[in-house]
Amino acid sequence: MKRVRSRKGAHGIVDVAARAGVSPATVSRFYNQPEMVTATTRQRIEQAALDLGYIRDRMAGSLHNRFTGTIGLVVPTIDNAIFAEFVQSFANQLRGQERTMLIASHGYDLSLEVPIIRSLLERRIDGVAMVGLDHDPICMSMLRDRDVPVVLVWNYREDMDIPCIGAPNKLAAELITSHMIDLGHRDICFIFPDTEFNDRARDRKDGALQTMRDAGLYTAEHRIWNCRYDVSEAKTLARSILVKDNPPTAIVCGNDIIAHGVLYAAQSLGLAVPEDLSIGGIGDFRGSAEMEPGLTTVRLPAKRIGHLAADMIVEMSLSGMPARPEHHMIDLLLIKRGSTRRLSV
Amino acid sequence: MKRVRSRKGAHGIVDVAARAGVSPATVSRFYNQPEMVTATTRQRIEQAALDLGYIRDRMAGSLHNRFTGTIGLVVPTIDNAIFAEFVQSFANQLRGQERTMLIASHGYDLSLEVPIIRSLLERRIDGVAMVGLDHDPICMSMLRDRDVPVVLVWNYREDMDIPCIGAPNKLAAELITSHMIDLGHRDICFIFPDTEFNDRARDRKDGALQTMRDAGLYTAEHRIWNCRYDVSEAKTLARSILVKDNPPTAIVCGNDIIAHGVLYAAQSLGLAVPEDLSIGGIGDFRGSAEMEPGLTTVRLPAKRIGHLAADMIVEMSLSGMPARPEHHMIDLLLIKRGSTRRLSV
DNA sequence: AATAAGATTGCAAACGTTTTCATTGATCGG
DNA sequence: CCGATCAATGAAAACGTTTGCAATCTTATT
Repeated sequence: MKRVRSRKGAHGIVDVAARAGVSPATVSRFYNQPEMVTATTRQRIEQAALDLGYIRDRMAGSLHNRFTGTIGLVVPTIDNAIFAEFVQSFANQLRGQERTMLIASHGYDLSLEVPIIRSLLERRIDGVAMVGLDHDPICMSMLRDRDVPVVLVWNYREDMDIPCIGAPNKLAAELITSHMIDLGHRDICFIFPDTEFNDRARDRKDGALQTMRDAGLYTAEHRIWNCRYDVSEAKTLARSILVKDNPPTAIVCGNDIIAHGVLYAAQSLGLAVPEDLSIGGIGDFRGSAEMEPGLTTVRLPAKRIGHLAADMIVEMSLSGMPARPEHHMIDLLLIKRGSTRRLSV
Repeated sequence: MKRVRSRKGAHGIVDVAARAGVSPATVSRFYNQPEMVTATTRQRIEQAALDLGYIRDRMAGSLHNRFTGTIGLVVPTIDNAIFAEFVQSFANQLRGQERTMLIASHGYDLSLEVPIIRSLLERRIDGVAMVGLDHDPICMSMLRDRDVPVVLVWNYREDMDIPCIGAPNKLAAELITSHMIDLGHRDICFIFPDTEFNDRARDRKDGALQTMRDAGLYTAEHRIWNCRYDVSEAKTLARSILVKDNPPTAIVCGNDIIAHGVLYAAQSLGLAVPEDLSIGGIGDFRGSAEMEPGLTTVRLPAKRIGHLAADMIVEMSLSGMPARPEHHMIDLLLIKRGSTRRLSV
């Protein structure tokens, strides 16, 4: 295979050094420890770099010092409101620290995580943030072997041996479920994403059903449904639930996307929300506040998670993986809006 | 600054070579041109790599052959439904070709494009896809100087000197606008994003207003509004428009996000859609089909754009920037749903 | 069986930085 | 004014891979 791409006008550090009349070492220092070089030489180098349109090769540099300035991010999906805010704030925060983000998604197919992590590792990431607590042990050992810092986001568990930043998803489900119970609802339907490869959904589902049991309420099998992160699928499913005899008086959804679908389903059937049906979500995504009626949901501060995660992973890339992981528990907030109301007797 | 990260158990190509009893060169070929090495050595190398948990360093390799296997993607925002499907399909398609995606967003602040491109260039991307046709000339010349292939996505213009893949946004606005006119609407309101740094929005706005003029219709100043990509802002704005005397009978929105906000605004005011107000969007985002009523909009096949763009940029990274750019015009489709209807006289 | 042609492999020189160590030049106290 | 100290710079050896070229080993041909 012939090499096609030429380097054309691309100059290297030695060209800059020559033009500035200094050694390459000094130019390197100019970029990495500017305070080590005199103001006057600094100026000369700056000018030379400008003249030549020099752009440093961080990858060549990483060869020596092991830092690429690139952070990996593994999310289940980017095609969906769920992680959008998080990804954006993570990326913004990284940009402020001269880092960029190598992002990959697996669409909830955890078997893809191994090749994904491998591919990130091949690119010599300085660290990686991953959504969720459960991951293939092979991934984790590949990362550990190479001393690549990891932070887990979105979910929270006290006793993790890896730093995690997120909210206890179980609690999120408890909040919305007990809100429904407080409003007098007894016949509550639950629609959650598949829990097999999704610890967030699992924790939420557990939390919801646990809350029901704790309140002495029985949840029938036919009141528990699976549904992907998809408005359309949720709408279809909810319609099928709502047209049956004895529909539930409330539906608790594993996330706002599903809740949106449920709301549309109710509207399409001519049901009034919240008069005929209360709907609760989890997440407080874009749009949940603005819909009519507004969606009652549990806010999971995605921006804050992204922000904190970026800071922490950068910090760890510099100082190494801490012996004792430092977690961040993010507060959850029940947001009451128009989609829920006291059950009229 | 002390070096903190160790390499620990990370082996290199020479370790693998030693263990397999071959030269490093052969191991390198094993990865890059497997057909050049005998089946038996291939096997030995594979085993050795496995035993050692070897992960190649693509960045070190790129130093020599100029390929990092990393493609840049610059989008205005990822925090929003607009580009979500596109980004996802772009990433998926890249993964299928052993590439990963370095993504960056500027939040419609085009002055950020220069540092962004610079930062991507520092990481030695093999190519870059950028949303929109208009870009800072400095960006473009940095890319050209380094022979980094570029494709422009989302918008389409015949006479670009850089390959572009997208749909003529002017046409998109024409489609939805003339649909409204066909339905008998005369008093149409337009809500578009700010057009200063956004060629897509500009083309759409131009197309919409042009269509009005072509139909011999006058569009008053107070029927044209600016609005960010934000459901909340759109809802607030639409409410203020709709509570005035003589509200328009139809609203054409620059994108579906705004249209969602408008629909919610109408619902919150007790207006019936489409009886009292017709609403049209552009984009056919997630959820537009499911809302009640479904949103009449123009489908812009985001997935297809992402798919094609990924293929094209990989292709160009191998064969170089073509002398004569090859464009892809993506077909637009007017999707009629419940949010529009014939104006009742 | 000898030789040519072709297929595999190895050697060693890049690739563009960073960093250690040594050197130079400057500053300062006595 | 001298040596000591310190700050700024330079020389050169890495970093982990790829690849042109040469050497070796097969296989096919006569």
